[in-house]
Amino acid sequence: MSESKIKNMAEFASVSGISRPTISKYFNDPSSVRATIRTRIEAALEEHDYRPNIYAMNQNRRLTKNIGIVVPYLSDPFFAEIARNIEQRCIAAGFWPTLFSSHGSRELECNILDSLRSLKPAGVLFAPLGRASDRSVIEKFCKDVPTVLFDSDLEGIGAAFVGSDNFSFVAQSVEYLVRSGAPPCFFEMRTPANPNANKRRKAYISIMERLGFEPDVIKVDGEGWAFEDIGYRGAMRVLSEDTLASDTVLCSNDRLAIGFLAAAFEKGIRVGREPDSALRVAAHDDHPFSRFTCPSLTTVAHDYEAVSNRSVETLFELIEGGGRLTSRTEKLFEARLILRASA
Amino acid sequence: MSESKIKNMAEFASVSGISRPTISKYFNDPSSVRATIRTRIEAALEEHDYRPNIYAMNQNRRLTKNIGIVVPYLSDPFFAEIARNIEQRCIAAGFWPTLFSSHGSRELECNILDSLRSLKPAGVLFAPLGRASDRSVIEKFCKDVPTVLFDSDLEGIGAAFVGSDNFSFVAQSVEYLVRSGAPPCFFEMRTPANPNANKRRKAYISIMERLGFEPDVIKVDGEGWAFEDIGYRGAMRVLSEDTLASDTVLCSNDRLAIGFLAAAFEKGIRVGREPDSALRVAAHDDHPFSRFTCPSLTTVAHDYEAVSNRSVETLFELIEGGGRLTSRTEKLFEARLILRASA
DNA sequence: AAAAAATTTTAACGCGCGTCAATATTTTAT
DNA sequence: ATAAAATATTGACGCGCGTTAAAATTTTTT
Repeated sequence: MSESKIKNMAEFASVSGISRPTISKYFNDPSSVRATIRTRIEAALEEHDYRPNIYAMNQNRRLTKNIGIVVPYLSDPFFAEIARNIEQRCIAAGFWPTLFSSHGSRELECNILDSLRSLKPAGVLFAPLGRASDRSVIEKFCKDVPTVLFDSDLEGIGAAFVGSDNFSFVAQSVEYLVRSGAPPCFFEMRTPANPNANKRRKAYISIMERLGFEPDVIKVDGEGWAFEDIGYRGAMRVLSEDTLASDTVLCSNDRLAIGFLAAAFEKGIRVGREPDSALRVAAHDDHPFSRFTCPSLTTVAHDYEAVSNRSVETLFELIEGGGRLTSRTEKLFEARLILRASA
Repeated sequence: MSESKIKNMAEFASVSGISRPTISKYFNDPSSVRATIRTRIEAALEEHDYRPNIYAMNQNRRLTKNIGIVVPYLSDPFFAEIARNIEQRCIAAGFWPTLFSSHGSRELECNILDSLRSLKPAGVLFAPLGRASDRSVIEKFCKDVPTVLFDSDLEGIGAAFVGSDNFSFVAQSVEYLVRSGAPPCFFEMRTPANPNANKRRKAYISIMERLGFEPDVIKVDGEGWAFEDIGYRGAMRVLSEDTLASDTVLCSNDRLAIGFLAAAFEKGIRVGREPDSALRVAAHDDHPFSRFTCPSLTTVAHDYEAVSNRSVETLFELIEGGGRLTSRTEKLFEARLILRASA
């Protein structure tokens, strides 16, 4: 590699013997120049280690190659995993993804959208906070920036939604619990942050009724995103007061169940599907840690791959369509039951 | 707010009645203009909703207001938490942080540094992969970009290092275990990804010797960042073969311990500090989930706050010092014993 | 081999803002 | 009130690249 540092495109054009507009064209889309030219450019690139100034590049372009990824809570490994997946697909497609976390805060979520605007992204993949989101701010944002919502839906907002079918989660868990033992009660937060929680509760009630059982929803107090702690405290209370009407507990999500299991353990209550167990516990999400709970958690898994894959594909279609799709689509993926030891 | 969209600084200057260079100065540092001017600008800003084009801003500036944050593995909530902390401090100081995760991959880590270069960041906060890192690439990067390493040190690289004192972790755990029961064996990965693991092993050995006990290091197989699984498998083997020489196990980190505890539970081995327990288990890091293991995990906590705080402060000093500090500093924070139920 | 089509080159402008020098104005000190 | 210091304005250039129109070249078709 040559030692002389090349400081701009004109200089690189002259050392490579190709005109600047063609070089510019190449960097926008390498396949848009003739093969012979392309190989010459790439040879020169090997030699001279030049890279365009991204700020100058993006200044005039109406649309950048940036993609914003926004998740509500990155300290939750579930979102970290899905973000990783999405990120890599974007990179593979030649985009420049940037990851943001709202950290559970409405204000931060708004700030992020604000920053995102200045980034002039080609598109945004956005998992909103849910109940805490500022609908009007997000609605406005989605009008200006091509946005695909994922994980949790805000009805009517964004060009498309991709997520998991909450009904399918609950159908599988409830049906399994019923046929392998007894109908479950449903353990959840009183005021869940996420709209999926509401859909799961409704699904629980309707499935129980369809099967001819009385739904039994247990709501525990707690705000924010410290779900394990909320589950733990709620379970400690319920288990201390011995108010559980059922020996089968279906938690709205795995993180609550992690707390629930910790409480049960502390109380010396055996959880599992063996005959000598006092309680069965199941949940939804297949959180990365739910393999390592004690006992390991029976749960229902998202199709991570499918959700992230489809989200990204939908965004790409949206981008290629100039920011518009014919109509707002909602794609829900089926969930998959994961049998482990807890139920 | 006025409806007319302002499209550049000149236009905003004219509607606000202030000259463009002064507006420019304001955006670079609001405190650099006179108070009267500042309030007039801010009033106009309320009215007209103008924001400078960040690409044009950064194009000519030698140094941007960007700060890169690089962590080795974002799906580990430990890093997610510390990243969140650092991120917010940077924002508070008027910088624009961007978060990257190497996802445990050497190649990705190199790519990130590459991307970071084009961002022309004012500084970078970098937690390297460790053993898997490409030292020469990182060394080169740190020569060009003001960088503070945190969490895991690469000796001699970067302007400074901020982390936790591994010796202090192990001193506290070993001394506690000894005085409350028996000297522990040390449970770790055979080829740990992270240099902290090596320091912890060495600390364990030296502390045990100082106390007059025979060190006993148990190395389990496994590569990568799936520590819980590695701990689980390793523990299953050790517990099945019944080769533990000690009834007290000190895991190198909490994530291994999470796997270890899952294995012990599955084996029906009681863990805890009660007399009827067969095993005591402790570890290091105070991982966000270690409160919810069964039993809850006795561990030694990082001073999160101090580490992230000092990392950021050091980077700011570095930036203000024009990218150079008088000498490479290494700051290690003491750890804090957290007594829970497992030991 | 000539004509038609596709691509590249040349030349030049614009983008939005940083920055600078000279000048004008405001603030602070005397 | 006046002088000195600090700050703002005017006017202008440059940054690196996107983009365009017209001319030149290469490739493909016939």
